[in-house]
Amino acid sequence: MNIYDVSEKAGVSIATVSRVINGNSNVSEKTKLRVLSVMEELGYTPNVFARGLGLNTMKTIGIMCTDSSDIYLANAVYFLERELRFNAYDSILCCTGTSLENKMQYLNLLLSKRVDGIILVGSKFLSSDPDTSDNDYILKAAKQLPIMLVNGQLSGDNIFCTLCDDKSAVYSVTDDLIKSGRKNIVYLYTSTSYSGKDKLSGYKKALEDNHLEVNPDCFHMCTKSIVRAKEYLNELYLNNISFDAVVTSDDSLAVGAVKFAFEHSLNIPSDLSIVGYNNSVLANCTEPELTSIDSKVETLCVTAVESLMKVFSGGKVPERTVISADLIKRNTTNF
Amino acid sequence: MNIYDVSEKAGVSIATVSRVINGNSNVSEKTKLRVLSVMEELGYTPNVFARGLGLNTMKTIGIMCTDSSDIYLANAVYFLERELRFNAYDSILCCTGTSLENKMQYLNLLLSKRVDGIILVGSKFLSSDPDTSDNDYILKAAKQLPIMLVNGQLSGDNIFCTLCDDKSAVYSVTDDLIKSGRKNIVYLYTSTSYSGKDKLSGYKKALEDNHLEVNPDCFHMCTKSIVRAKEYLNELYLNNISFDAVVTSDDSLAVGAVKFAFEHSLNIPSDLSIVGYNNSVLANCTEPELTSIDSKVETLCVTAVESLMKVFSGGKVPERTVISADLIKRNTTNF
DNA sequence: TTGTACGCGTTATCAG
DNA sequence: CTGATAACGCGTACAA
Repeated sequence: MNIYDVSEKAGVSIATVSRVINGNSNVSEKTKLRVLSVMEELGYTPNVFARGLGLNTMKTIGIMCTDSSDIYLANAVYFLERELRFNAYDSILCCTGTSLENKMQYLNLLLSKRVDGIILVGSKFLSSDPDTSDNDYILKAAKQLPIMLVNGQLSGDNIFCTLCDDKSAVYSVTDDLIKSGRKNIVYLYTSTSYSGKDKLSGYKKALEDNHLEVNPDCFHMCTKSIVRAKEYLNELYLNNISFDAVVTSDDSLAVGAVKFAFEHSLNIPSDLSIVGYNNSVLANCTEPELTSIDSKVETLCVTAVESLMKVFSGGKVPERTVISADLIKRNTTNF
Repeated sequence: MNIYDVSEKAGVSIATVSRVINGNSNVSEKTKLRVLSVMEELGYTPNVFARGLGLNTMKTIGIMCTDSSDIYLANAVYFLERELRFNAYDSILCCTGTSLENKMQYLNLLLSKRVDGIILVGSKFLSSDPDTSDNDYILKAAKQLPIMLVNGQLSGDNIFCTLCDDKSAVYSVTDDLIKSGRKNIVYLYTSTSYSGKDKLSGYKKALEDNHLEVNPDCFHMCTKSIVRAKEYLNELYLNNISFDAVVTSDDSLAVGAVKFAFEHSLNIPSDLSIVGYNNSVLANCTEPELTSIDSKVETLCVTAVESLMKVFSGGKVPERTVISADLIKRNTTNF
C-alpha cells in the first residue's frame, strides 16, 4: 500500500497524489476529490520513513528528564507532550537517570534518531560548576539542533532556557517569615544544581538583608525524601538547635517537616511554620495543608514549546526567559 | 555524511560498511577494524529514515495513556520507558485524555508513524460495556501490530493483557476489615472501567460472603480528588449513615478520608479504618500513614514489555497475565 | 494543471 | 569474504 497504488487506482500520477497529500494548491478540485476518495477507500497512510528520508525530519522532539516518575517532572513531561502534539510534533521520552555518562549516551541516541529538537527538563542536567566540561556535550549537540532547557540554565549558541525565578521566590518567602516574627529558619534542599544553588542563595540573602546570622546547621542538603527531611530535623532537635520555621526546595521535604512537628507535638504554624516548593499534590495531603511555592511548570513548558516553534520558523527567540513563581498560602504559615 | 563517504574513505563497498554496522559476521577482522576507525573518524551515524524505509521499522513503541501526570500512570510510563530502552526500543508518548474521539485519533497517528507496537496503559482506554463498539478501534489496530494492555482487559487477536488481580485485592482487604470487627464499610471508587468494576465486585462479594448487607449509599463513585472524597463522607455523616471503615480505589480518596476523620476528630484506625490503593507517595504523606494496596505497577510494566519482546521474536505469549497485589499495612488499619 | 524521473541512505540478494 | 545493484516510498525539479 503506497503512493503508487493510490495513483494507479485514481488514474493520476504519484506527483499529483503527493500534491494532494501535502495540500499543494495546484490541483484541480475534481482530481483532488477523486484522489482523496481513493486514499480513503484504500485506507492509505503515507510512509513516514520515506518522507523523512527526503525531508530529513520526522517532526519529532526528544524530551529528556532524569526521572519521569518524579511528580514535578511527570507534570512537565505531560505539559510538554501536550504542547508539542498541539504543534503536530511527536515526543520521544528519555529518562536518563543522573549519571553524566547516561545523559551523554541518551543525547547521542536522540541525535542519531534525527529528532528535530531536544528539550531538557529539570536543572539536574547541568553541572552548575562554571569551570567544568560536564556540559560540553550539550553545547556540542546544540551545533546540530536547537536545545531547550526547562528550568535549567546554560548559555550557548542555539540553546534556549525557560526558567522560574527560584531565587526571588525563596527570598521573598523567607523574608515573609522573618517579617512575621520567625527568628530561626531552617532551609532544606535536595540538589546543588543551578536552580538548587539559586534557591539557597535566596534564603541566605533574605537572612542577611534582615541582619540575621546564617547558621551552617540551618541549611542542609538531603535526599528528596519525606523520611530524610524528618530525620534531619530530629537531629537538630536532639542537638538543641532550635528553629521556628522550615523552608524547603520540594514539597516532599515539607511533608517531612510536618511529620516532625507531629512527632514532637509542635503546633503548626505557631510553633513551626513550614513552606513547601512546587505546589504539588503533596501540599494538599498533609494536615494542615502546605503553604507552597508554585514554580509554574505549565507556563514554563508552554513557553519552552512556543520558543522552540519560533526557532523552527526562524524567529528571534531570547536566550533566557524567566517566569516568576507564585506563593500559594495555605495553613502551615501564618502570614 | 553517509555510507558512501565511509565506504570510499575505507576503500570498500557500501555493502561491507553496512555489514560492519549491523554486526554481520562475514567480514574479515582487518577490514572491519578499518571501517570502524573510518566511521569513528568521520563521526558517522546511520540515517534512521533510510534504515526505516528498508526495514519498515524504527524500533519504536507507542505508549498511550490518558494522563501522564497522574501519579500511577507517570510511574507506569517511567517503568515502560526504562524497559523498552533496555531492549533498544524508543518510546513515543501520547497522552490522549479521556474522550473516545481523541483516543482513536492518537492511535491512528501512531499507526501512521509505523511504530512497532502500542502499549495502552490504564484501564481507562476500554469501555467495560461488553455490548459496545467503543473498543473496535483497538481490535482493528491489532490487525496491524501487537497491542499490549497494562492494567486493562480486552480479548482479541494480537492483544495481550497484563493486569493486577484487583478484585481479589479488594475482596481480601474488605474481608480483613470485617474479620477485625468492622461492620459498616464504605467503598469509594473513581471509575467504572474494567478494573473499576472488578474492584467494586470484590468489595461486594466480601460483604456477601460475610453475610453483610450491601448498602447502596456505602459504595460511591467520585472524581479522583481528595476534596471530593471528603465531601462525600461528610454527606454520609450529615445523613447519619454511620461507617467505621473506608476502602478506596485510589490513595487520593483515602487521603480525603483521613481529612474527613481529622475534621470530625475521629481516631484512626479505631473509629475509622482506611485503606488506600496503589501504594503511592501519598500513602506516606498523611498522619497516620495509609495502609494501601500495592498494585505492582513495576511488575506489570516489566511483564508487559517482556511479553511484547516475546511477541516480536515469534514466541508464544499468553493473552492474559494476572499479577497479585500486595497489601502494605501501615497505620490506618488495626490488623 | 499534470506527469516523468531522480535523489534520499539503507539493507538484502545474488553473483563472484 | 566482498562488491554491484535492486528495492524501500516519497518529494520535487523539470518538462509538457
